[in-house]
Amino acid sequence: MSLPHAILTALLEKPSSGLELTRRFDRSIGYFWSATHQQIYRELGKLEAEGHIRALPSEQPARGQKKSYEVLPAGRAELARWTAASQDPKPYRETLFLRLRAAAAIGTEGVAGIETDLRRHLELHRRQLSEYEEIEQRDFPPGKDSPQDRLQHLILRAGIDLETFWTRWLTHALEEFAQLPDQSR
Amino acid sequence: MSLPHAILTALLEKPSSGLELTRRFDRSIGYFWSATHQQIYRELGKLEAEGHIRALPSEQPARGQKKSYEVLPAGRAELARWTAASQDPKPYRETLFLRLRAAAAIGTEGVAGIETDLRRHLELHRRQLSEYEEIEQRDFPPGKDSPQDRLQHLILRAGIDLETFWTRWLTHALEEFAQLPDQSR
DNA sequence: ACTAACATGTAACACGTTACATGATTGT
DNA sequence: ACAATCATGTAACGTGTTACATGTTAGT
Repeated sequence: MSLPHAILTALLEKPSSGLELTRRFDRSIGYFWSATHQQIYRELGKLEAEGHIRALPSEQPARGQKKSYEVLPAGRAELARWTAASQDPKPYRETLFLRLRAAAAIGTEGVAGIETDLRRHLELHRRQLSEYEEIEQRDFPPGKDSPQDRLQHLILRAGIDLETFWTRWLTHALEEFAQLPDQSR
Repeated sequence: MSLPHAILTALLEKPSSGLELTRRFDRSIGYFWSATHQQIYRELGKLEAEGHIRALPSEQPARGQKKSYEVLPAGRAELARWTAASQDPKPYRETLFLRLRAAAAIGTEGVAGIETDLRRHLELHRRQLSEYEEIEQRDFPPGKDSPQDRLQHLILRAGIDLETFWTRWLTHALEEFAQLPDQSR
């Protein structure tokens, strides 16, 4: 039950239409919570029905017409409740590790195919890492340290550290692959 | 579409019944791909219908009777195909980061509630980290380095590095919280 | 008039979660 | 006989994914 709260957070930061939300979920919010426009429209309907948000009155509601939403007090209260509630970490699911284990179980033929994709993932994570580092330089110069800035920076640091982990681990994995006997590749 | 391949991998390593699989998904495989017994039984039914696995003939099929499965050649081929296929990283979803951003958007009241849960998560990740480190000492002494061992060790290293990231980042986050002005807590 | 981009949606399906149901085996 | 545990399943629901449908606005 996190998507509605992600949307409430986004709308609290700035009232938006469905498509504007979709764009924001492709950028900043999407770095740690992704969502497609189909999910967003479905959830906007639910949140409005529950009285957590409302459409800004100015615009007429019709297909193809932009419709912006804002958070109501009930929505803000629900978000505060959810944020403070104790939650267990979600069970972890990572396809790459699974594929490595499958490769080990299959043996020779299994190991051969996966190396190319490891290189591709390494490249993707390197790009994500430099994107985060650019954001850090641009948006968090030394001295910007209101409580809001500190929290946002904390989240960005997590992204940077995670991408650093991936680039290091994938590099290490490829080195290990290079050392495997030839009949396993 | 990863759960069927996780089950194929587990059965390839060792033919098992549904409950045995459930137990294994609570331990080693579950460290990077979790699944409940309901998911496993549903998927075993599908895999059998597709001809990827079969029940070991010895035992009679009845409710409450143990039923073990083994991988058929078609299943092994499908697993090899899937392992070698190029796959994009899954969109990332991390509740903790979302909650921090929500706290920042809400302001004072939002920040107050989350600190306790950060401490709890830090404790959980510390425990997971020492569990992984024990496994490394027990199962991967120096000198054990067949291709299979190397791949398994690689996966374990990823787990150790990820838990190390979490303990470091959560510790840093709590230090930042301690520096926030009092009215934000 | 046509096309592309914008904007909002529907439908069908796959996957994951939670609660519950049922029979078999073992210990007391 | 009873309870606990083992073992396999069903049902309902929520969330995420993919494909498609429909109207609007702006440019040529």
